[in-house]
Amino acid sequence: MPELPEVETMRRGILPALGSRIVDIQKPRCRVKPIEVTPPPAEFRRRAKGQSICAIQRVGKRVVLRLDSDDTIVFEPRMTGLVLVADPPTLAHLRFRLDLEGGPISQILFWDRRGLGNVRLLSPRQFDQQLGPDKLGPDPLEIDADELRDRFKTSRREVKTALLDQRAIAGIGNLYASEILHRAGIHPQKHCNRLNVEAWNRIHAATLEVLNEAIRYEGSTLSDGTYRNAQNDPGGYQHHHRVYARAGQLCSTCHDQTIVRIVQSQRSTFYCPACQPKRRRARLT
DNA sequence: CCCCAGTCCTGCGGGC
DNA sequence: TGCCCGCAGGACTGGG
Repeated sequence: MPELPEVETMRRGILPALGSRIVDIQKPRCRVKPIEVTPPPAEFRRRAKGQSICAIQRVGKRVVLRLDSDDTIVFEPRMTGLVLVADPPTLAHLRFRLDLEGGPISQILFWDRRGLGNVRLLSPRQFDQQLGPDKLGPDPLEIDADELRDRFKTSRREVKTALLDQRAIAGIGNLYASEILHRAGIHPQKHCNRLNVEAWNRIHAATLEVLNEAIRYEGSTLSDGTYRNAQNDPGGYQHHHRVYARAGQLCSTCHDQTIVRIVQSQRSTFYCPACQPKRRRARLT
């Protein structure tokens, strides 16, 4: 499930396409239901053809290609989407192709097993409407602890659920929310408005540590094997998860308690009851 | 503002 | 061996 580290890895994998020119786009027919591509291929092709890629960015969990025309091409992988320069895992789920010339990469592919993702070509105005600050919060790697706290401190929501709100901050998903709170030593069911400055400082530091470490390992490829980098190679951060999908296993940090799985907002949360106590531990002596 | 349930979609694994 | 069902959780929507 691509979150910030996986999408950032995809972005880095297609950086060699910077400066290349788009010569064509294709929406291959495949046996599964087609994904959303907007606008339809004819208009998409007309507006993209001949354009050079002048920037390759990430906005939350999306990869964004900026074109000379000021239009953008946005890849949104959602659950199972991949942005590839190598051969895709299966041909049946290849959803979109950009043909390039003038650089080392001849094509960028969008592959998506479940097909919940999408590819869009957006005008500057559409970009602001769909990916602007009204829709997406800042990047968690770009803000300081004070801004992080300001964005959540009055919320009565449980902190793990709140971290998934892309309007508050954009890029954290279900996996990294659990990992971040474990690293910060914060119980996932604590309410945001009950956390003090020191707690937010710890969440901020843990966010930087976990996300940057995950980027260094090129993201997490879970047991279903779906996530791949642009070269179709798996990531390595799954070997460093401390809580995610480890229910029943001994906590690798405290070696005292086993990891617990609970459900919040219909999503799995994993935490360690010893490292992430619900109440502040009573002062001893 | 907040929260929940339902929706999209496919492949996989458990149970019978 | 085959079939059904639940599950995974990104983003979005409608209703309370």
